[in-house]
Amino acid sequence: MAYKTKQREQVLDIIKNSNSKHVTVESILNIIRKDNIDISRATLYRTLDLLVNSGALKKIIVDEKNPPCYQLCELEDNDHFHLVCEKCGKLFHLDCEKVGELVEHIEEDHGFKVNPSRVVLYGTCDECAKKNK
Amino acid sequence: MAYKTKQREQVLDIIKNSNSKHVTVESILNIIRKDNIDISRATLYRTLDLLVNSGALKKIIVDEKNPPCYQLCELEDNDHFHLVCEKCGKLFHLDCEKVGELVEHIEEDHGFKVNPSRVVLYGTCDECAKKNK
DNA sequence: ATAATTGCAAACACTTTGCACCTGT
DNA sequence: ACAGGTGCAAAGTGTTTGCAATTAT
Repeated sequence: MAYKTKQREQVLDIIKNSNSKHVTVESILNIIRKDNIDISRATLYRTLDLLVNSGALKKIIVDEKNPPCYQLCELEDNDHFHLVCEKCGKLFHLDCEKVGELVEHIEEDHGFKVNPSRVVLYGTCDECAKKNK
Repeated sequence: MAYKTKQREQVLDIIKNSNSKHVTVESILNIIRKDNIDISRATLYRTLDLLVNSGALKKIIVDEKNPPCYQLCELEDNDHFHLVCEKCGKLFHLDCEKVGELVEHIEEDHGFKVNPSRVVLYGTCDECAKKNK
């Protein structure tokens, strides 16, 4: 039901080839224009949504003044959350059985089915915490 | 240099008297209209900025689809977290000690200090889950 | 054949701003 | 008197949407 299109492949390629932590809609559009790729703004937005919902991409909301960034997450087991450092922007994987337990608990006792692949916990990583004192 | 005005007092009052966890620009405007208070949208935005910058208020960015919530800083209500339904976009709040436990565990055992006010768990709410089958 | 995807431009939601008028000090 | 605040309507920003044309299956 989901077709494989030139545009979708190219968007993923662009993100994969960018080693920046701050891939934004604008930065992708810049590459699109520079390389004469044929993808409209609307398609880009739609594709990013798709990738985020499929768990291939993480949408990182830095703060509401700055547009969101997108980061690749190699898709794998679903039972892990991501951590993003608010200071340095780095993305970490949290492999922890407690995540699964919490997800289960919330589903059973609070009637809400958490989708771990979309969850991003923001905070401060070790390194940045050390730096700042 | 900052004048004390009727409008600023009233905005603070409204927020103080609201026991909701999700005070938003819209919810404040509703009260303003209901009580026939004389504050314009522009002033409300300006006042909220002021209160946030002065440290009286905390702006909570749940996600970019939902407008931000405002919380009095003195309340220190760090013990509730947010759930956002991916289907309907609705925002729920979750009072659950297990989330706090996870946050603590992540700090102690994974060396990452989660910012509790930014914990947002995405998934599917009860209502949407029922609808889709 | 037909279901999904695309580009375009228009619509959107939320927020900010310029300016003339008003208010607090 | 004058720095600061207000309301209005207009502009801004980033994103979404309706629709006819196009493309993947």
